[in-house]
Amino acid sequence: MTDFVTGSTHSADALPVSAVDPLADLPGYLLRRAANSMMAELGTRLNAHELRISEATVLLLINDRTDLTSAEIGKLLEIQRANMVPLLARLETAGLIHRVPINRKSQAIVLTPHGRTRLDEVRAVTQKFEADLLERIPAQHRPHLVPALQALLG
Amino acid sequence: MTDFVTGSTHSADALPVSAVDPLADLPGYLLRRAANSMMAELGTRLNAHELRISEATVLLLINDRTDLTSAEIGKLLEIQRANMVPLLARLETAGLIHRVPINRKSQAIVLTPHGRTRLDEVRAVTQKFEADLLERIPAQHRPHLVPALQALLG
DNA sequence: AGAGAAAGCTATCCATCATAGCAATTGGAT
DNA sequence: ATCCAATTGCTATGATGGATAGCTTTCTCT
Repeated sequence: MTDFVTGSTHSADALPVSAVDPLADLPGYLLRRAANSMMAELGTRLNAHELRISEATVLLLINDRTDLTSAEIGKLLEIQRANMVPLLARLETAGLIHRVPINRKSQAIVLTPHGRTRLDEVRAVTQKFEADLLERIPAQHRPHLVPALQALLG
Repeated sequence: MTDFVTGSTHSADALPVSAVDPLADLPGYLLRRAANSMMAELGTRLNAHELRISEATVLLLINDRTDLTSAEIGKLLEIQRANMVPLLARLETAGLIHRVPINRKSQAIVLTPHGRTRLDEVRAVTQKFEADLLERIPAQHRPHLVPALQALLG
């Protein structure tokens, strides 16, 4: 598994990764490339709905909940508190979320009716995306991807 | 509720993903999270050798080759031509690569002796990293990860 | 009541990635 | 042999994501 024999010096036109790139066997490298590629694709699809991936993710996370604060969302999605600010500001400006005071310190982030409608769009996009993604993986490997990735996050 | 209220920004213990996060079943989402997590780890390890991931990747790609141009490396690693400039500049300043004219337009990027030495370090780091990564994946899923990721890049 | 933690925010900074444009050179087709 | 399109390497510039430090207000715990 640690033998990358390349030797092939093709005129680099298109990029049949595994064919030319001696790094194409390294799981870490593959992980990055695959994630980049997939996220670019998802980003493009969500762009058609004027949403960034992070924004769509927040909508999906909130869903029906009316108890999530900015800090909690950040913890769940691994987004710094400071970086939640512009993110939520955009969603609020777009009228997708609003803030409901919990006490004088905290506020719950809740979907507006419009936000809920848009969430349905997001759901359609992401479900299609996930389905397309899985479809690209040969059937015998498919059921192993999610558990493997989950193990990496533990 | 909320048991993990650690003040730490992003420590190890963070989140039992699948427990709380309703997104934890989505392959695309997992892919991004896993890649981010892994790349952060690799970045830290390479940092100890004063290299970025992209720089280390370039070293690994060049290896023995003496025919690769900046544009070709960029194509293989999916890095824009424009972004290769500062990357190679750093490697050159660090004395790890040098440029060998091919003609009046193109130049081959070649490792210096020092660059080759550093590449050995990089290889040690990445092999350890890849091994650690694979080890975290349960044995029955392990052999499926690389083929699955490769399929995503096709 | 007081101390410490947490929430929300501002202000920066850094790294990655993308785009446009430019001058020089190359290579292919006529 | 010449001309034109493509390529190379580069500059300059944004957009984005992510990280840190610090501040004020408020909550919570003892």
